[in-house]
Amino acid sequence: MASRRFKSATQGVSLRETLISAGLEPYLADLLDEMSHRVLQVEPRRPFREPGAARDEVMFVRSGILSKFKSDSSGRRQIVALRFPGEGILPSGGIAEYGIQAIVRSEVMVGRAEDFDPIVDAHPELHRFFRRLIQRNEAIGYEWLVNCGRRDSTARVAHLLCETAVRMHVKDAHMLNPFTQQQIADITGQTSVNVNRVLADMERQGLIRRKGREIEFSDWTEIRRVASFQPDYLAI
Amino acid sequence: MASRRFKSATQGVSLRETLISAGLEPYLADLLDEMSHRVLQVEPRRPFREPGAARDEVMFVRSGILSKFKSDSSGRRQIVALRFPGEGILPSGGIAEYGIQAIVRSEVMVGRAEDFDPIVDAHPELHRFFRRLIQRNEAIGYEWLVNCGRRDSTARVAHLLCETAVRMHVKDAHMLNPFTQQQIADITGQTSVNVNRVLADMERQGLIRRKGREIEFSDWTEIRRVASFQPDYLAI
DNA sequence: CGGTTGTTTGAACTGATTCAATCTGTGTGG
DNA sequence: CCACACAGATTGAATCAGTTCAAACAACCG
Repeated sequence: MASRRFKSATQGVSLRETLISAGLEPYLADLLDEMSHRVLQVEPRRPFREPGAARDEVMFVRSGILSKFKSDSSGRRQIVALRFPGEGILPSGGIAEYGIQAIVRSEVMVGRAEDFDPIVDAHPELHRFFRRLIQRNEAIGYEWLVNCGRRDSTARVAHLLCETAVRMHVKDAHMLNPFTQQQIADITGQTSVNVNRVLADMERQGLIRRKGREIEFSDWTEIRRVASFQPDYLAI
Repeated sequence: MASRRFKSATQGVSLRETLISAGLEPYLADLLDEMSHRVLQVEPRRPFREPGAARDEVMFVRSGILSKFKSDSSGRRQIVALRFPGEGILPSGGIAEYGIQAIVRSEVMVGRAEDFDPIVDAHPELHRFFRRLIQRNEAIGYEWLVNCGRRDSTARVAHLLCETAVRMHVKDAHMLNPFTQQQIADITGQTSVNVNRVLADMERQGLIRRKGREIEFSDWTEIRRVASFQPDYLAI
């Protein structure tokens, strides 16, 4: 059931569990879990962290989805990365060029870099763990570049939907699409008008069925082909 | 003089020096420098590492430029990252989705992950150093996404030229452009035909002057404005 | 000299944008 | 329960940026 993923009221999910499910050894997850932090509720599409703000925080998504975004000079917004539950945003030293907003209402655990760094420094395993996470994000970024640079608008939207389904661990071809059409446009480098047309086309072609925000992948093999979606890059 | 950067015959540049100039403490650079490795001459636009090959190597660029690339299903190539002298490609465990090719004739130092990892593990400072490098690459990737997703073709090419000038430490507004128009197209997600027109336009507008591969930035302030190029993201 | 690689140009075409209007669903307060 | 506001989705028509295809030209190199 995809809807389970949107019970952002599931207060029960601890940082410990989300990290373990991301592949971290339990004893190391404990270390981070015991780090002092607070849990914030983040409302979608409201300012959360603006571009240019100091980025001396560690964040982990407990539920919901966070986005990193940048804007070009004329204010057109581009979403450059997403963070699903269990994923995080590490401190980068200095200021961050990107802003952060929630895609849907999200629960985010926020700690301070000065608490986080010493813990990681003391455990090479943690360093390796986070390096792997960062490299996965890097791989996703590369795939997004191929998306924006080389695929047509249908493939771009299809690819995003496929990637999202995998990252949300959708099992039964039914997904509650978390994005507005404007957000899909901001991720795939298009206009919301065109995204609307693309989605309508995809439905007409029998790739998906829509009921409100609910999306059913009617033909997973075919949509993967259209999107040229090879999920290996997510498996790192 | 930009041309100095293309004397790939400058055998004298050691890994040690390139790492120190990238900000690493000398004693740590020594550790990596002493690691067993070989130096390869890589010819431009020939297969070097294919997508899907095991990525159990560390590479550092001594001279020249390396590119990481992916291709979409119909074979259209997208360059997703560049590595200038002093920059490197770290082992990612498992196989890499991207291929590697040189942009120009390059000297690359190649070591084995199994030699590299223990050294880094033994020194948290090295971990932090490489984390910072990776985060810089991440920031560059984000900027490229904005480029491909939100800027028009002139701004995209202008932005790439600005970024390249900064990363090559060009000082006097003269740069030996290292890219073919096809490569610019592969980076900015266009066709070489259009890149050609864009470059001609930029020259007509007085943004640049060209003499063969030599490019002169006639109006650095204006080209930065056109490109909406804010170099902060490179300074991490 | 012939072969190869890269650059330049033209003409026709098309995918996506822009602008503007309308429609739909949801939540809020009277 | 209705009226209203608001955010998001949908549609149409005109326009344009960038692609495609094809051909010519230039530079380099053994």
